[in-house]
Amino acid sequence: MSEFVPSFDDKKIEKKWQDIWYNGDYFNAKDFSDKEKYYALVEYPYPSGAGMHIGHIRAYLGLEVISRKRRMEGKNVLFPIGFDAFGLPTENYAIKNQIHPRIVTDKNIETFIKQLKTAGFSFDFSRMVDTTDPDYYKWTQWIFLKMFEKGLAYKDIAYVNFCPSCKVILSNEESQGGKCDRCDSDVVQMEKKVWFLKITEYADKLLEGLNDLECNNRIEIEQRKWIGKSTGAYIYFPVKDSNERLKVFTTRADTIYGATFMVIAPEHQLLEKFADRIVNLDEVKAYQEQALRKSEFERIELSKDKTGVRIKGLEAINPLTNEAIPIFISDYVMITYGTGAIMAVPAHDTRDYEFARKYNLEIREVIEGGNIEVEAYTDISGGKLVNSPLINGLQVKKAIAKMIKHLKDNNLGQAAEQFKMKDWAFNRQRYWGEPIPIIYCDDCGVVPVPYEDLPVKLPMVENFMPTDTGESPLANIPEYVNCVCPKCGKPAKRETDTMPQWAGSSWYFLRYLDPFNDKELASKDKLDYWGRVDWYNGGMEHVTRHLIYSRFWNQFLYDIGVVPHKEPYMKRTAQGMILGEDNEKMSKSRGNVVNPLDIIEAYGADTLRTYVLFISDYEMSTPWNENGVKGARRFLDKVWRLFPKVNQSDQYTKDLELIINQTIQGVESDFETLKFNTAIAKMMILTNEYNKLGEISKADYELLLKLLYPVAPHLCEEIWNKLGHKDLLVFEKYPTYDPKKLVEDVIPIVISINGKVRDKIETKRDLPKAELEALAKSQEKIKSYTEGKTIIKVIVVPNKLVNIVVK
RNA sequence: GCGGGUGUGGCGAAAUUGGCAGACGCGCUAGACUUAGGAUCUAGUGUCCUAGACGUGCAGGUUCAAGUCCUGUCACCCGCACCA
Repeated sequence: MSEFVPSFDDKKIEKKWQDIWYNGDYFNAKDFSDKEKYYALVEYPYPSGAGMHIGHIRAYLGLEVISRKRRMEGKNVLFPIGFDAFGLPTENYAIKNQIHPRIVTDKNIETFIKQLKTAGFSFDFSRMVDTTDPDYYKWTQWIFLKMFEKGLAYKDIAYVNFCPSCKVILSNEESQGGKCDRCDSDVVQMEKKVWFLKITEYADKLLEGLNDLECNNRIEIEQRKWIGKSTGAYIYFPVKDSNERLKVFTTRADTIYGATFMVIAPEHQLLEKFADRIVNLDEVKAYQEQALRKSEFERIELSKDKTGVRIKGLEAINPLTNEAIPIFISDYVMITYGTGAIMAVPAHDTRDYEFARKYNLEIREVIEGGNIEVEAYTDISGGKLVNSPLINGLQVKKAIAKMIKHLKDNNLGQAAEQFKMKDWAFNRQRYWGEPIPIIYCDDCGVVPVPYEDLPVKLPMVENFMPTDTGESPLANIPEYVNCVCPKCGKPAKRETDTMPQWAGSSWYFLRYLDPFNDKELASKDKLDYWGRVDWYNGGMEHVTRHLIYSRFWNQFLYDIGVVPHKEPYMKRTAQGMILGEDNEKMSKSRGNVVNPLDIIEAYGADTLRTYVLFISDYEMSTPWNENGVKGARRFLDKVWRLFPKVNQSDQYTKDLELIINQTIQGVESDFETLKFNTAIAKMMILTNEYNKLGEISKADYELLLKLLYPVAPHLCEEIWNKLGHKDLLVFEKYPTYDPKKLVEDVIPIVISINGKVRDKIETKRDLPKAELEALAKSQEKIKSYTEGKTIIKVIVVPNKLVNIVVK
């Protein structure tokens, strides 16, 4: 024991155990093992050149702890990792530095793997996937072709968000706020024929599937809102003096008698159809052009002041009253939602109200209870219908139902649903993405690449600069573009667009089950064995797009019989963000970025892990604090220093039995609910208790090591080994507590007077109420408070407190 | 504007069913021990000079008892945003 040093050598210990772990197959999942399977999934990283940041560490540590614990619990754990490696940053870096993205990607992945191992993550590195590997994206293309085959992938004209700087078409999500997600320049609108995936066809299924996904409130609500289902009705308003009917969507069919005008979106086809009847066509056209020039973002931003033009010469007929009502064109109605036309009910809709006030239109009350002189009355809970012959006196909900039935019976409308979610624009004009496996033939049209010809590989070329026209760089490569039509054998051209980054990540969790299969995306047996992901953790920012996209792909694959489960994930959680010490989001420009490798260099990986888990509630965001790191290291050193105190007993020290069992129980429930901060606090308390004693038993010490192992595995393995064990802690049995040993014989009771704590006593547990009350009253301290006063009431909570109310 | 979340010491944060507010850690203060360290150990540390009182964003309420429940309100963060 003379060599014992009071602080452990993190570098030496961590290197030693990482070598042992990663050269063995300790963390490798075993297909078809008899053990119960457990699939823990974390969102795989984009291997950026900057390497791992502190956010990765926190994101992976949650299920890292769970995975290490599950192995000890005897589960066959699959805890895989891979790389979502297609994407713009790599391509841009490659262009800037004149290195091929393939080389950049390989280098970044290599760095990442090294860094992940430096932190001691127990990933199964034998199953890594790389979305840019042709053996992987072959199956991404295969799924696309299946969707094409089923009519779920189609080409259509769309107004797309175009970033003139990145020269790339962006999704709505990537151009939020009218700015390019990546370079922050202004996005412009551009008309283009692009690929779509018909995710809207799965909208209802994706909503239903949420009932089969365990997650917290915010995760569920964000998905629900993103899908954005609303139920209502289509109503057909005849266009006066024509056979045409103007179709509108409304959730408030009950207010139809209050519809005093119609509004159509600037892009609405009605304008073209009736151009010759429009008296003020020039004025309308001018408005239309002005509106089209604005991006969708600008239209929203300028929304405070509503604008519009009345279409003169054109009127609609209210199908219930037969009265003629004016039609307006205005950009507060979106062509992308509903039918691009609305019936305006200013009395009961704030936007219509605003518009009516500005253009001095009639505001007709049809629901009583509000004050329409002042504002629109939109409350649907109270008021009854008025001025509505068919539904007068009814409550809103009943009125809606009755009205929809009436409309349907008279062929004036029908029940309908609308979703905010739009079809998924599925292409990019970039080099570094999965080629879309489609061929254009002059004779045969749009022809899918035959399955046996997959993968359509990205050509290894030197020039992958973007074109000025928004075309993909692949368009510049004749050897790629020119091909023969698989149907007729005549010369044809390839699609040059590539898939968006979300493609590869929409099914990667399936590939982990069978990463080297060249016959199928994964074998049926393995898909059956591993089943659904038991627990999926990732960032809150991916809860809408990625989570929904991947659920969509899985549901599709289920529908075509490829995967055995509708919903891919059983449970989804999301970690909070680690902010800079200044409480701001970490960013290079703010200069508040913490590099996890610096922390590992200075304090060791175990310390980093312990601190990151201890910093706060796992699901909340928290500022970084370097001083806290020292505390974590101090704790681990304390654990290390217990070593010389250990005797050879294989029984828990009698006096420690209670706290040991409490700690096992507490850590168990804390780990399972992601409360790592309190779990570590409990282990600190236990360590402090050990420290108070002159000696502790081997059993006491080993217990602590097993509990702490998922958090600080290197240190625990090292001590475990020093204690003489040949086997690793990896598969050592996880401790369980003895419920009988949790019962305290003597418990503290609080005695309060009028709710204020005045005394504390210790009694045997489960003392009868009357006895406890008498005991409390007999305390000298308490007597001094009750003397000369009247006791009005005594509340006794067994095993907890006695409260005496006096006057 | 709508939806969700969070407000507790000097700091990060704890607190089953309402039942000792501030566990645990950082920082700080004093002392011990030194072969002076990234030390370690001991004691203390919500506020008010003290007794005693006051303390969980703010204002009310319910209760023997409120960080926790109810009503109102403010601030910050995240998401959505003219969604008919």
